[in-house]
Amino acid sequence: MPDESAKAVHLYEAVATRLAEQISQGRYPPGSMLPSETDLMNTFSISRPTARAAVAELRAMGLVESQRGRGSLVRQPTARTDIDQTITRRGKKFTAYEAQFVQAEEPHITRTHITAAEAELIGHEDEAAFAVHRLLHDPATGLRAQHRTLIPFQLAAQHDQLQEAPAREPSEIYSLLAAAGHVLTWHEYITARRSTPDDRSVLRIADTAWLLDTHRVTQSDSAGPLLLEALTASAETTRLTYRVGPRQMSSTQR
Amino acid sequence: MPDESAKAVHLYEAVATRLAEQISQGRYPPGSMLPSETDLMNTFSISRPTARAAVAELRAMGLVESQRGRGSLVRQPTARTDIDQTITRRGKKFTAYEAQFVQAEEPHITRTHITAAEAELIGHEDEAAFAVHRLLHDPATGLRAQHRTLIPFQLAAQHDQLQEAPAREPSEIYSLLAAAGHVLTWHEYITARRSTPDDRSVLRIADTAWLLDTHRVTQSDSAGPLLLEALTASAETTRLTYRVGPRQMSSTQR
DNA sequence: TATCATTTGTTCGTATGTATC
DNA sequence: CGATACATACGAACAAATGAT
Repeated sequence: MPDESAKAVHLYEAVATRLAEQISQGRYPPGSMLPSETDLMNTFSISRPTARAAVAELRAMGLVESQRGRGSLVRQPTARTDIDQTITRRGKKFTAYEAQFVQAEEPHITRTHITAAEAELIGHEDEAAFAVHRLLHDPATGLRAQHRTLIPFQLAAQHDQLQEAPAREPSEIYSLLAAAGHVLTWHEYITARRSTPDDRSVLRIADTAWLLDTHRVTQSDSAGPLLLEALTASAETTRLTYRVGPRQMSSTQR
Repeated sequence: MPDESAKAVHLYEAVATRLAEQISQGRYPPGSMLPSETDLMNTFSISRPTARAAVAELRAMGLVESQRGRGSLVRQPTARTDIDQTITRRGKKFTAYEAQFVQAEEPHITRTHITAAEAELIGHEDEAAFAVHRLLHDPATGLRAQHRTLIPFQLAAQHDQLQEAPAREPSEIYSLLAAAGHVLTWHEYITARRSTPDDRSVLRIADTAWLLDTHRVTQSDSAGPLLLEALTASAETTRLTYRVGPRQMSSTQR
């Protein structure tokens, strides 16, 4: 059995790259089953642990997913879903990304305190706030995303409508704040991180999955940071899109 | 030995979560060594493969990194470096993110054809283009990033300075295009993906690392998409930041 | 419904290779 | 050179989930 392609130093790597090639060449098309570990033992003349290590490598590469009692399934190449993060204003009405999602459940409101990491973003320290949790769902693609709005009590106290019903969509809060005379801009912070077990159960994603985290701070020209939003979605299936123009700065500004 | 904390169904998971707790509680501080696999075998009364599986779990969680012949090192919590993606304009001069980096090497120019994925972003199909590769380095934090500018021949042909010297910084190209009468806006596309071996050698990151990918399309109000940039950096150590305002739309626009 | 073969998951034991100190 | 420690590899057994008989 010529091994011209698999020039790895380790046996399990050689087997893994060989299988990866065969997958990309269409021998094992997406949706089909990889040979069982017993089959791999025979065809490659390797032991069971080595066959397992090779399949584990394919899992880490995101090429297959294994199911106990069934076998290892060759995955479809992941299609990405766009989340349009552009904030649009038409007259006094704002539009944000929630438009493309349906809410899988009613928003869940809790009273919390701002964490140190959140305080670094929003400026305020050790402050009480409303936290509005939303589970967003795109029925067309199956994408799930978690959204959290953090409304400091101090801000809610200045706006009767927020105080009475904090579980409003962000775009509605923007409109409300603009109507109260604030000139709004936003700061966006984008990171990726390993998922936690909590994330995985809520978003229904695999064990090794990574997440894209977006934090959005609503800023008022006159009053500074007002509001914090956090949006979390699977990194493998999401693409964030922005449409931006240049920020104008006068020559006298530093 | 009471196991009140480790309530996992599998032995190696129980050991892994127990060790993870001890790490977070400071018993194994960052920079110190985890007990050897032989030690773990004795203290937890487990076999070698189980000890290995537990340590592998800690690696997957990003808590330790193993070095052959030495042991498993407890990692420092990763500090993130901000990449400010805001595009600023002052008079006729533009500023982009390159400001915070030094170029580790001279830009590398090649002639290529636009791929299908790139064509989807920039609109043009099967077109020849300059590709300018840059390796960016932030000496303060050690962050490395890969930057690629794709300049279609068609665009370069219309601007003598681009034709003669395509390896200009993006902000310089923006200024050049603005001076030629284009009104510029940008579309940003942000994704995360598993790293390839190539990425890992260029960016000097670990095997399991993920990457943040940013694609930026420079748009002219009159001429459509002009330019494509791609920026790639380690997902674990990077935070992208944007400062954005609302996009104004007239009520008559759809 | 119940049983059985198949397949992956977990765990044990053991041996050898290789990098570090 | 030798001791230590992780990496790889083999063999074996049982558990648990799946799907078909």
